[in-house]
Amino acid sequence: MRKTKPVSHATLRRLPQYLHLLRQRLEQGAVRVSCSDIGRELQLDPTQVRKDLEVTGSPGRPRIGFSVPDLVEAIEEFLGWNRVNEAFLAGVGHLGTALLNYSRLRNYGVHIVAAFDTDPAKIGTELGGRQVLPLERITGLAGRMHVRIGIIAVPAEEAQRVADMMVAGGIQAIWNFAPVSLQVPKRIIVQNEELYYSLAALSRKLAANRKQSLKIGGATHHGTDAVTTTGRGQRAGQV
Amino acid sequence: MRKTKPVSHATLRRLPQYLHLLRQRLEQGAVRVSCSDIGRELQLDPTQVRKDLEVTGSPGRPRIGFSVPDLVEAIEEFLGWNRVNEAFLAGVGHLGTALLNYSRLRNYGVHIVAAFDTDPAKIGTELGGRQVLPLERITGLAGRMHVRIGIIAVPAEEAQRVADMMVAGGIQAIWNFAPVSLQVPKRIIVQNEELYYSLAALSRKLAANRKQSLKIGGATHHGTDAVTTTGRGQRAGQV
DNA sequence: TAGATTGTTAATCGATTAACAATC
DNA sequence: TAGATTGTTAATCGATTAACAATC
Repeated sequence: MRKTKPVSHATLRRLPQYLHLLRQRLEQGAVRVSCSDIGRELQLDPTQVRKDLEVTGSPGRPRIGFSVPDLVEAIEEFLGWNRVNEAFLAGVGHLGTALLNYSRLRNYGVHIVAAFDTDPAKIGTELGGRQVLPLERITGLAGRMHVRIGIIAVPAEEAQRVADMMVAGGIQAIWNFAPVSLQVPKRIIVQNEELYYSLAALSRKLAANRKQSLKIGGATHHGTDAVTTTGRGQRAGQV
Repeated sequence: MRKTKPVSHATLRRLPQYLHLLRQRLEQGAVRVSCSDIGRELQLDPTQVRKDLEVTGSPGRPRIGFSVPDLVEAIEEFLGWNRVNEAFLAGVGHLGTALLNYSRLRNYGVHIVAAFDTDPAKIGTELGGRQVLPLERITGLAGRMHVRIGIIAVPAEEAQRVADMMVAGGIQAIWNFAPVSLQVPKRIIVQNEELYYSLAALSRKLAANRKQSLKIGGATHHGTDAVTTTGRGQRAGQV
C-alpha cells in the first residue's frame, strides 16, 4: 500500500505560489495557462513547473496548455485546501489576535473556529467574531467538535502544556509559533513557524553588502546586486 | 573581486539552528562541542554539520572539537548578528505590536528603534517602550538615522507605498509581512515572510493522513508516521 | 499541415553522505 | 601511544535542466 508518492520539499514549496498566481488569473477570467507562462511570471524553468504540476494529476493538453480552473482545483485538492480545516487558536496576545483577524487564512485551508486564553480579562470577549474561551476547555471541545488543527500562540513557557491539552483532545496537527521544540507523539504533525531563517537570510545579505562596500572604498555604497527572495524558495521581485 | 563564497541556501537555513543550540550550551557553561554532538541533537549528519561550520571560518581541533564561544561568535559574525541592525517598523496593528514586543528579535540581529503608523489614535502613544510616529516621517528619519532595515506590517494596499518611502529614505533591506510582491530597485534586499508554505506542508500532511485512514478502513485512524518539521528544513521533535 | 506545448526520458548540477588520511 | 575528531576528497543521491518524441 502507501502509494502516496514522495513529493519533494521543493515542489511543495512552489505549489502555493502557483495556486496564488492561478487564482489571480482565474479572477481575471483566464481559461488556459501554459507552463512557460507560469514560469515567466515566477522566474522558474517551465519544465520545472510542468514537473511540479504533474503531482496534482491535472492533465495538460499539448499545444493548448492547462485549464486554469482545473489546475486551481487540483492544487487545492492536493494541498487539502479545498475543504477548510477547522482550527483552535490558543493564546490571543498580539500574535494570536493578528491571526484571528487574518481572514485570508481561509484561502489556505485553515479556519479558526474558537480562541482560547487563560487571561480572565480576555475570556468571554469577542475577537474577530469569535468568542474567547477558557483554555481549560480546549481538550474537551476539540474532542467534541473533531477539530484537527491547533495553533499555539502562547508564551514559550506555556507552549508544551497547551500542546499536551491539544493532543489529549485528539488534535492531529499543531502550528506552533512558540520558539520551543514541542514534545508530542510521533503521529502528530507539528509545523514550527520560525522567524530565524528569514532574519538569517536578510542580515547575511546585509552583512555581505557591508563587507563589499568597505572593500570597494570608504564612501557609502549601497550594494549593487542584492536579490529579492521569498520566505523560502526564491522568486524575484517582479512585474 | 567578489570572493564572497556561495553559501548554500540549505546551509544558511541550518546556521541559525546551530547558533540557537550553541547559545544554550554556552549558557550551560559548555566549552567544547563536536559535530557529532550537534548532529545528534539536531538529527543531522555530522559531516554535514562540519561542512556548514566551515563557512564560518572557525577552526576545530581534531580529537577536541570546536570551541563553543568561538563558534557562537563566528556564526553571529557570519550572519551579521553580532552587531544589531537598527530597524524601523511600519504598521502597529496586531502583527506590528507583536513584533515590537518580541524582544528576542535582538538575538537575531534586529532591533526595532521606532514604529510608524498613519492612525492618529496610535501616533504619539508608546508601545513596547517605543514611540509611535507618523508614517510620513519615516523617509526623513531613516536617512538621518542611517537605519538599514524596514519592516512592513501594514495592510497589503499600503505596502507598496510604504516600501517606496523606505527606499527613498535609504533603507537597504525590507522584511515584508504584507502578502504582496513589492516592486523595489534591485539593490534592495527583500525578505518576504509568507505563511503559505507552512500551511501547505501542514495541510498536505493532514490530507495525506486522511486519505490513508480512508484507505485503511472506515474507522477513525489518526495516522501513524507523521513527522515534525520546522518552518523550513527538517528537524524532528526531540529530547 | 505547421508549430507550440505537453509528457517523459536523459544529462547536468548541486547538495548530502561516505571514506580516509592528518592530527591533537 | 591509541583513539576520537577534524579537514578534505570521492561517491551517492536527488533535484533541476535539457532534449525530444507525441499530440492537439
